[in-house]
Amino acid sequence: MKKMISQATIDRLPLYFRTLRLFEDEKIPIISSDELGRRLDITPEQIRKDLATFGQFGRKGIGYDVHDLKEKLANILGLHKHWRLAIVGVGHLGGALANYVNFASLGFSVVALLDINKKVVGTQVNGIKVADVTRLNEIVAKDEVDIGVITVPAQEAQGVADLLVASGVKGIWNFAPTKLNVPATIPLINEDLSIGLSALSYYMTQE
Amino acid sequence: MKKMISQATIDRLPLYFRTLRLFEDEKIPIISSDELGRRLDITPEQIRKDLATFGQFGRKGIGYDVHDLKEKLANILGLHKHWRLAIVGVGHLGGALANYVNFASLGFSVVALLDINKKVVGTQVNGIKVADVTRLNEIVAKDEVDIGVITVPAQEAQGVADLLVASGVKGIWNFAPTKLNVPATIPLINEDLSIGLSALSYYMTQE
DNA sequence: TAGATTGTTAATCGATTAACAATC
DNA sequence: TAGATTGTTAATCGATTAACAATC
Repeated sequence: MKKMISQATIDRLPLYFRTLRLFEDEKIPIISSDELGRRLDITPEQIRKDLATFGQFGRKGIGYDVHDLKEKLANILGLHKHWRLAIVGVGHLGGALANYVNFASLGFSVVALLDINKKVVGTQVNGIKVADVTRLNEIVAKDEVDIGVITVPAQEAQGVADLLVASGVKGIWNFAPTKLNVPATIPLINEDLSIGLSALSYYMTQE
Repeated sequence: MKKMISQATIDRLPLYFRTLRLFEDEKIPIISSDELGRRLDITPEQIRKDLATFGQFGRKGIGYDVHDLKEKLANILGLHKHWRLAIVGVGHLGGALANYVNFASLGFSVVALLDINKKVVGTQVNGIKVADVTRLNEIVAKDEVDIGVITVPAQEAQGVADLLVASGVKGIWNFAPTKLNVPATIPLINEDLSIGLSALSYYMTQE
């Protein structure tokens, strides 16, 4: 990471990207920050500021070329690379992610599934055979896994994270509701569903 | 919503709550903001500030009573209520959420499943029969549904959101990767998995 | 040209961090 | 008492919003 760019900005880029895709589908060649902002409920100033972090992508008095900006954002986000995922923990959530189609359109594909449960190991999910978690190292190397997805219970998550780091994955996507310690060199994104649900409960409780 | 409390604070409360539960399991009666912070990688000042938003829960020179603070947080977050969920869209993700055990321990239970697909309607998932989405109103009333969970494709999400609002749910938990418009009186939490995954891709791309 | 819209600088707002008095 | 730790005020930092010159 060279420049320090805010998490908030990074999290908005995928929204811009997604919306530009839709504009492209609608054969709209040019959009302004104003139109884009209206679609996403984000101020045009915010959008211009976010984009300005990475360069000058628009034309004054005109707006942004939809296709061009979309491609630029894809490059910034690394969505042109073909990321390979291994899911550790093939329970309901892990299984659902193995089948999740939205990832493919962003350049991600699930190439390996691992579990500790002997009853699950050997079964097929979405055409992929579930391997024993002890084979993680071997599989990460052989299948050129980039990203480890953690969908095991909280108590086992740190152990799995350690295994993933040792195996050489480049990033970790964690669904276990627990704080993980991984080296600062390995990007880690936490997808803690209980936070959102608790927040919802909070807002429903206040009146 | 009376006082305006930052989203960041609200999102940290579930972390405190969860960690206090673990401390309670470990039979630890008292903790300091320092210990809690070390466990979560959050500064003790931040924790004290967050808690101070809601009252005075600690004892100077001593720390916080684990059980007491846990209960106070549960009350603030509304986790003592028994929230009833209806999941609209019983695909892989919806099905996984229907089976997700972590919710139960937070006071949430899935009471209804709905889908538009005739092949899915009538099947059982985790002991719940999938109903046709046209019966939404009836089911929300009969089963006293509080929260509508949206796990349908993006293009259908706004329509489902409108149906849910009309049916009288008190909150919406949206997994569809799209911006939803709902009345400001209905809390809406977006759980957009593609944002986290794209952010991970971004960080893995920067070196 | 007049109108539209970007990119960027300056102003504001809000959240985090630091400091410390109160007190157990 | 001395040491520990909270609750709260003040200082800092960072993100958003406003303003506007540049320019298509």
